Amino acid sequence: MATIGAVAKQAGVSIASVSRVINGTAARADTERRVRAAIQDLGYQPNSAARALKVRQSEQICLSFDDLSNPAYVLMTRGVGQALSSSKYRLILSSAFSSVEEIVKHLETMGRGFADGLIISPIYADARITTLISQLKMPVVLVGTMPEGLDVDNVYVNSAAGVDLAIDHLIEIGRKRIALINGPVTTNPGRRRKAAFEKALKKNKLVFSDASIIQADAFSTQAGFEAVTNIKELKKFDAIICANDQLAAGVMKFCVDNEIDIPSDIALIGIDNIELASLLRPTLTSVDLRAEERGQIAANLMLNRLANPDRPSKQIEVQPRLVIRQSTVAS
Amino acid sequence: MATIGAVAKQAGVSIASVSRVINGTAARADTERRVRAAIQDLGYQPNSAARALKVRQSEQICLSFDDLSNPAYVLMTRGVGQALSSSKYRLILSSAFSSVEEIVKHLETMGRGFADGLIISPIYADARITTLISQLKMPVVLVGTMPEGLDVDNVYVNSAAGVDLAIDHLIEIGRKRIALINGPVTTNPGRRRKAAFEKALKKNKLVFSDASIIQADAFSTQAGFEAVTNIKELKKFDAIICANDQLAAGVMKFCVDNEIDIPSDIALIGIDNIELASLLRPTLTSVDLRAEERGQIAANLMLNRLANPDRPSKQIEVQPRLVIRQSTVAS
DNA sequence: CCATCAACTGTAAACGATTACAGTTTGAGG
DNA sequence: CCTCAAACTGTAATCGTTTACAGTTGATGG
Repeated sequence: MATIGAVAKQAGVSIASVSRVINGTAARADTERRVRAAIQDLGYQPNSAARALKVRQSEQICLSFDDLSNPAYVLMTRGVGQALSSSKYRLILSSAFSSVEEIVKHLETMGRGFADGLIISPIYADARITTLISQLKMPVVLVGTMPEGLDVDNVYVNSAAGVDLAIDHLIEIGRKRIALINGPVTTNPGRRRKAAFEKALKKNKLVFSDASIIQADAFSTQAGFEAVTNIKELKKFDAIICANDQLAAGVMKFCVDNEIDIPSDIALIGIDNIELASLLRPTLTSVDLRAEERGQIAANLMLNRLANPDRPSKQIEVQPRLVIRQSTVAS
Repeated sequence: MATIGAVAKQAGVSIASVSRVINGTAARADTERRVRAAIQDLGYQPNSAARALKVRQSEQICLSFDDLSNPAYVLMTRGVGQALSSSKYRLILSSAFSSVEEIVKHLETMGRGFADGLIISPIYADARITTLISQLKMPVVLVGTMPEGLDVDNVYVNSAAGVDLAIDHLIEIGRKRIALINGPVTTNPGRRRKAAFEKALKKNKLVFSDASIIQADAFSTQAGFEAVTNIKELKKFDAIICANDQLAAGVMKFCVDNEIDIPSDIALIGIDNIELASLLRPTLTSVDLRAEERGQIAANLMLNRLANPDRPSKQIEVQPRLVIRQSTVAS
């Protein structure tokens, strides 16, 4: 591989001049021409490692989350990727973690300087993760609810408002016996949704019992299907909110299999509004949590912070949106 | 940030000794203990850029493809991520390209040495891309059909066999008037599927006319829906194969809207077997192209090549699998 | 034609690691 | 207690850039 030295020799100038041409510092027209010609000739490309070492920047941003099989995170990744594609930064993906251990392991590794910033969306609520994040010497953008005691750039969706939207809609169509099929409460979204659900029921003076919340053990279709094995239990409710669309898809499958009609027997609402929602039969009413937009905002917060390291941290709230479809209002 | 020098000083040894402890070369027990203590003390982490510069390895692998919104590629990414997670390599994602220009731009950038290898799945058939890949000085694993004149590690699915599986199945259930809803023929999968479809029809002595292939302008649900606007045209067929599951979902939506029954009026088969296939109503028969597995294989080919740079290139063929569901055989 | 100053260029010192090579220590065996 | 080899350690060069600083060039105006 050609080095800057080879280019300098070929162009008959010093290394410094080549560097200056590349980085756009002033140079005489003649010098510039010769350097550019030499670069062309040799197919020279500056070595990123050498540059990174010298300027203390990797031009890489790391995106870290739990589960790439969750379409909501894919949307987020797209948003981030898009916002980054017009910048000089490359995107490092750190995903498919199966455990808190692995996240911790990965966070510990961030000190090596291979990334200039970290965008992270921690779904597990674990003190170690919070601590590690707070000790990081680099810009961090957190996507999701900010844990206690952290002060970093943050974009989050007002998920309580999302649950409110869903419940208001259900009340409007005359439903009163509402259940939540929740994901694991070891996760942040799980906790948040549970809390928001309880609060919303109380606010609207609807019955709430322990039975109103059914715990699934993952945020997957399979988990949704398995969460509602008991038909009799299920029929006590006239509406179900699911913690995400995939859970809802599982529930819907169960209902179809058992001839429970949606929406006349039970109205069903999902959360995330991934593409799947519009493809199910009946189509699924869903609370859009704007994952792609959050990804974009997160990336832009990061770019902005990188350009402006000393500004105070920003928290941006994104508003959810209810998309009404056939699973609550038959067409 | 602490450097290796600071550690050396704190431990009272030379820089070289610290380096050796870190990299597992022999050291006296006493030295090792002191160095480790100093590392702990200072929270030292080796700087990746410096290391990369010296050893000429970035410990990063770049995964490049077109469209992260396509679940099949997400599956592939998972496969790659999983295979890489137990290695020392980080994953760089280069996706969401909107155009050949951008891919070219990105490939040209690979000479900077920020990645030790490139796993690429080019869906656009473009000579510039092939040329650039062949000029790359680094290991490349190509996922998908290998273009003429390239000799790199390769994993591909026998997609003709996939189309055969689909057509054999349709013949078995008595269908004879079969159409293909294809994605853009500017893409490799588009071309391949078209060719395989024509060949399979001929082999089975089924009628084939220009009308048998309907071109959608993308591989999306929307495109599928829009590709089949003409009901009368559609009813000429008793079976449809779609170039991927999302197209099939769009077609299914159109059929439901227009009261065309699946499978009795028209049998429908998708390709990819993404999760969506099992969630549609009716559930979708689909040819599983093993995207996740291909991703894993690609990553392992890469790791193997990195460990063993001089071995001859390998081509691995993955066999598709037909998953029969309600869209061809009512339950 | 010279002085002056702006504009450009080159020299050389970093950045933080790895590693060849030579020098030192250690311990076993006589 | 000495010898010798094996095992360890330190010195210093190197990877490919960027950039401060000093030196050079060229243009301009008097």
